[in-house]
Amino acid sequence: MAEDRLSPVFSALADPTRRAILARLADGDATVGELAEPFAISLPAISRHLKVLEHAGLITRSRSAQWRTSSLEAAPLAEATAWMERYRRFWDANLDRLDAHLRRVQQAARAHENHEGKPS
Amino acid sequence: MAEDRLSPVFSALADPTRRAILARLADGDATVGELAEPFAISLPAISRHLKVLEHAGLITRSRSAQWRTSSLEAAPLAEATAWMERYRRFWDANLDRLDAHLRRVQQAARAHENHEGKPS
DNA sequence: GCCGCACTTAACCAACTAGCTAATTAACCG
DNA sequence: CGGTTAATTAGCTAGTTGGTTAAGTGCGGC
Repeated sequence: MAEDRLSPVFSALADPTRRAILARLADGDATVGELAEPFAISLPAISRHLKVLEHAGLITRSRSAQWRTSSLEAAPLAEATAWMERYRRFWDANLDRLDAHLRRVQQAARAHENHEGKPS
Repeated sequence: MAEDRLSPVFSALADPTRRAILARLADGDATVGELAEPFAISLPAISRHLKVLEHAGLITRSRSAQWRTSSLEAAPLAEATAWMERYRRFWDANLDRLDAHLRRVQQAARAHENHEGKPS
């Protein structure tokens, strides 16, 4: 699982501070100081959150004089949603009954091919 | 951030084993043993992955005799995608130029209201 | 009633994470 | 050059994660 690009993305999104940073960057690029301002945590902490986001491919960074500006990079989010899309049918109300039906059929098929007395 | 329902979901999805378990459950309910079978890790390890998924609301569990069956629960995935949807415009090719334009405008506005010599 | 199966809990370990303060790098400004 | 500003790196701590093996629980079958 070394070439797994999805895990760092979900892992990055698991932190509320990092999600807030992404939300802020959706309004435009920002420096580390600007990004840190709304939070009650130290600058080094923000700096490392940014490193996590960069490693996940969710931001790119550039320097100009003594300022490092971060830019939102949404491509990994597209991959992440693509993965989740496979489950959309499980929460789409219109397909709920069809879905439940299909799952029951598939389970019956599995239970049939290896009938070991396992529960339905 | 105690009442944050999104973080446990993203955190659960950050592990490839857990994503594989969800993928398996999309084909129908399964017992712990069935879920463990494709992996080279111990049963207790699977058991704890399931606990993480359950805590995130991504599965529900029921017992029947000595078997515990897990069922996929996709509602939290709907919440997670809803959060990501806010960024769809950033990767949708058709909107890329409009988007870049809007961000530039917003940045210009910010730079104007507090002109401290910060970079564009 | 106790044997075995399916699974969980307990106890432990190594690696990682998120936070801190202090020190360092890098660039501009006077 | 020396000081200030912006940010990173270093070194620490505490808590979490993901794995292990060994022991415990709960149920059905002989």
